Amino acid sequence: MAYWLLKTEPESFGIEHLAALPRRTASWDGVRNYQARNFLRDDVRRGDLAFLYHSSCAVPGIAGTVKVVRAAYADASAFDPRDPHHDPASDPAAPRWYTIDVQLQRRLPRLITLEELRAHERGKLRGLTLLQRGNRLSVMPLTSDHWRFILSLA
DNA sequence: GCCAACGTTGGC
DNA sequence: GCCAACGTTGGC
Repeated sequence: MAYWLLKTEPESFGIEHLAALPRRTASWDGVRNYQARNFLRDDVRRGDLAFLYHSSCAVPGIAGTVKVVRAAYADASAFDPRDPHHDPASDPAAPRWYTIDVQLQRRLPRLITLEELRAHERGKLRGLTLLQRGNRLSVMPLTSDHWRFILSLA
């Protein structure tokens, strides 16, 4: 099993939104970055676990964990001209973008803030992609050691 | 294939 | 709102 971190902006779609959905499950669509797409399409497996990270907000941090309940399939939002993530270059016969389904597994008892993660940047969380300079990836892998350590902070 | 210009991300 | 960092685009 692999571990991931998924970024989302809580003002548009955060853990509260996910928790309110039927079966607490959502399609993780709208990813429009090739490196993130490659992770989704090629490496994320059903059964993998991921942190749900809140970005672009007052206090960025990890809010909970989700389980991958469906592996990659074509991201239909790219085909919809009215969708903000519409991409006319994505052909339904050869989709450019992919999505996965995730189910909320656990809301952490408190937000593990970016500031707190940074406190371990040179220690237990050395090498964590999220903390690397200029990192903008919205889907990134993390090691099982990092996964367990971050959970131990909660 | 180079690289300047531009758009986006995301912490602060 | 600012701005550093990064990815993408497109002229050449």
